[in-house]
Amino acid sequence: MNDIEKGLRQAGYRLTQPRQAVARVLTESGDWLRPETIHQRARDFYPSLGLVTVYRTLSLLTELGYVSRIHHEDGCHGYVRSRQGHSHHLVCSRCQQAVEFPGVEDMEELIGRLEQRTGFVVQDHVLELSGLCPSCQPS
Amino acid sequence: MNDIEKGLRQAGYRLTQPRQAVARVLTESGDWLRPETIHQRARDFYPSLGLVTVYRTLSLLTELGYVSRIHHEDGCHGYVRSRQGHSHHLVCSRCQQAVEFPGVEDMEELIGRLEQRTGFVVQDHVLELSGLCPSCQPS
DNA sequence: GTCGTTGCAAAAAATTTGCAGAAAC
DNA sequence: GTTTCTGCAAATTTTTTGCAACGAC
Repeated sequence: MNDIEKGLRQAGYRLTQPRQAVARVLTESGDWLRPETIHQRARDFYPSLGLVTVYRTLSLLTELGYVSRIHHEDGCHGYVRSRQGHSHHLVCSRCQQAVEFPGVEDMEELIGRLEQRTGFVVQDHVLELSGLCPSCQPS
Repeated sequence: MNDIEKGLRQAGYRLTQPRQAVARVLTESGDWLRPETIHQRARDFYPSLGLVTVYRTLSLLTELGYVSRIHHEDGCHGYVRSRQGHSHHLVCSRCQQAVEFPGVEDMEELIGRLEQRTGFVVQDHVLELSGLCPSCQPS
């Protein structure tokens, strides 16, 4: 039983085949994926899977912290397996490969300064880099 | 003639009333706005404005760098006037107020380290903080 | 057996496209 | 007068909802 499956049980959710199929696709892919793609791939493991269930499972897994949404400058409809709770991603703009990385060391300091200056209380942040992965670079 | 209007002319685009109406709404608001809201407000300045034109104008202004897309953890369909070219935003999760701020000082260093470690060439990034603005805090 | 979960069909949102008429320049 | 731009209607695409049947426990 993998991380996601354990997590679902612990949180009191049922460990169903559709959920396992979606979790498996996300776990096995190093790329960020759109709901539609996840649906297509997960049908290899559970052919009668409906797209609606993919959406429901994605929002559940996102809520539980096993999956992150990917926010590209153009297009924010991707999901990727994330393993470090709150984390950030470096994604390839050509091939969808996604690499996870921990926070910027000085983020805390930046947040403190901003809170002081603006009076906001900062609760969350999104940091995402994009570029070209080694295999997609011109040469 | 404001910044956006000048910029449109310089880039060779026509300065039409629909575009001026959209630009004005964005310039006058400190909040991030959804296309639909922009449409409603801009009709005060140009009543026959169509929603389609709002979408077209937003993508034009985004391309020219006068507007940024807002990427919330839940919902990334907002736009806000941005004045510093590539910039970042701190947004209130309750009232939509948005404050612009410059990059993290150590972003360059972080990017350098990541490039070295992963072999990626980083081209772009999205950084967005969210929290509660002074008026939306419980007290 | 119970109750959470699923798939379907259908609805609702969000965004894009084709095109004739309007308006910048 | 030309050429770009606009609004409309319609098409697409993306996501959500209602509900009876199903399956995990």
